[in-house]
Amino acid sequence: MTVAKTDKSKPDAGAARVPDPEGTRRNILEIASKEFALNGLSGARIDEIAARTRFSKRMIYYYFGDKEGLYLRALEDAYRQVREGEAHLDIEGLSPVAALTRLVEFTFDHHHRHEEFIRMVMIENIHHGQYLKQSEAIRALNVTAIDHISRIYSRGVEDGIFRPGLDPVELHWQVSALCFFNVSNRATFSMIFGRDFGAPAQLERLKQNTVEMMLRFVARGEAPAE
Amino acid sequence: MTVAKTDKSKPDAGAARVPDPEGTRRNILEIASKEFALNGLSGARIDEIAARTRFSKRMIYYYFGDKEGLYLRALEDAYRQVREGEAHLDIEGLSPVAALTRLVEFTFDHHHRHEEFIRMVMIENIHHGQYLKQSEAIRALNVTAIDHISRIYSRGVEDGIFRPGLDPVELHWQVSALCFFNVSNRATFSMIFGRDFGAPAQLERLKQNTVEMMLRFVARGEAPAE
DNA sequence: AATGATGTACGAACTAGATAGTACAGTCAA
DNA sequence: TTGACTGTACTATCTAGTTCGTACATCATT
Repeated sequence: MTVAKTDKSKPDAGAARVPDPEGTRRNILEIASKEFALNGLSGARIDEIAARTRFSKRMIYYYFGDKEGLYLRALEDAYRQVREGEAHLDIEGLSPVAALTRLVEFTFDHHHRHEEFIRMVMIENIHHGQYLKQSEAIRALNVTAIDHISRIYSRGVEDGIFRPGLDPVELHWQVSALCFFNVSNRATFSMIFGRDFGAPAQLERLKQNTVEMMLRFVARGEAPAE
Repeated sequence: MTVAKTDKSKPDAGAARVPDPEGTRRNILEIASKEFALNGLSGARIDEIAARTRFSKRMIYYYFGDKEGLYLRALEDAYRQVREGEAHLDIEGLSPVAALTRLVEFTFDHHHRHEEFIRMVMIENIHHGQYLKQSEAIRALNVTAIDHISRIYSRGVEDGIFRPGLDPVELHWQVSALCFFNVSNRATFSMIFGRDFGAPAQLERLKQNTVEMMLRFVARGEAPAE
């Protein structure tokens, strides 16, 4: 009694006649990414993903092998998208302080705009990074991630404005922590403190705090002591 | 034909004869907490939990209703344990700087020691905090979480050592972010940068960085500008 | 003390439905 | 005709939750 079937006498409302493997893959991957980001690896349902695509479940297995293969591709895609976005950051010609400020603000906003990516990373960490470990592609993508902050910091030290002896990877770690947490733990944090940490004014404060934390951390001079 | 019955002539290898509801609950909850922390809500298997307890699956449903009920209790238990641990922090009599230092170091170590808790919070955030929302118990537990940092900061401002105008909840947010991220994202971060962020020496550096970030952030004076 | 009734604590086996994955029969362009 | 691509209709298995039942303690009644 299959009522709502796609009518095969028609060319399926448009361009289904021309084989378009790449488009098929992309469509599946897009839907799958949302499902995985929302429900996790074990929580996502292949049938649900298939239902939301323009294709049948069969296609998922044809192109991605199995559920874990699909997840891995979704994870890779998330990293790739975000890393590509980061390429648009332009800090050449800025002073070290201005550059670091822009880098932190950008990272904060970028993470905020890419909640799906944050959730994928959370999920992957729940799995102890076991899928990331399989992905040569992701590691290759990320080696350049600290280039920006590394260069900014070096220039700041040369200019005598930043203190020497700090580790760019650790600086990146700190920026990441503050920007990531803002998205990843907003739900529980907001509930516990009865305050919406996603409100624009609050976000702006958190962002400025983050900038200031980093600027103060790299600044010359000693931390306060007794 | 029930072969493997508990032999009623013997006291079942110990103390199974005395009914012990509280012990049963505790045993189930302990195992369940580990399973949920390891695999998430949808990833955890009731059968697996049951197999690891000294009891049958029937008991889980007898005491906890359903899978979500069990998860909720595990979540509450995680928060309770961690909050109880925090009560042991003694900072009375210390100067604001020393007190803040100790608070941050303690928080860093405490999070590090309670990975299971961190994972439960990650998982709960994946679920948008929808179970935490149901738990009056957890919210009641957490209202006192910022008392320490709030008092330290006030004293520091009074002493003229910390700058005024900061929000204790935001300070707590920053400490949490840095300490939480260290545990939650260690897997992916370590892989991407090919460096073990769980190594003792590295942890020590991250901890000192975190202390220094907080001390510099609350210190008097301006952040560096152009 | 013996008997029976009741409630708590627990287990074995089962069920209904969900879910990942597949067999097979195509379609369509070159 | 070939081979890449796609849909339909499955299946095997897994999984949350249930049914039915037992063992034992307590308490009231005789």
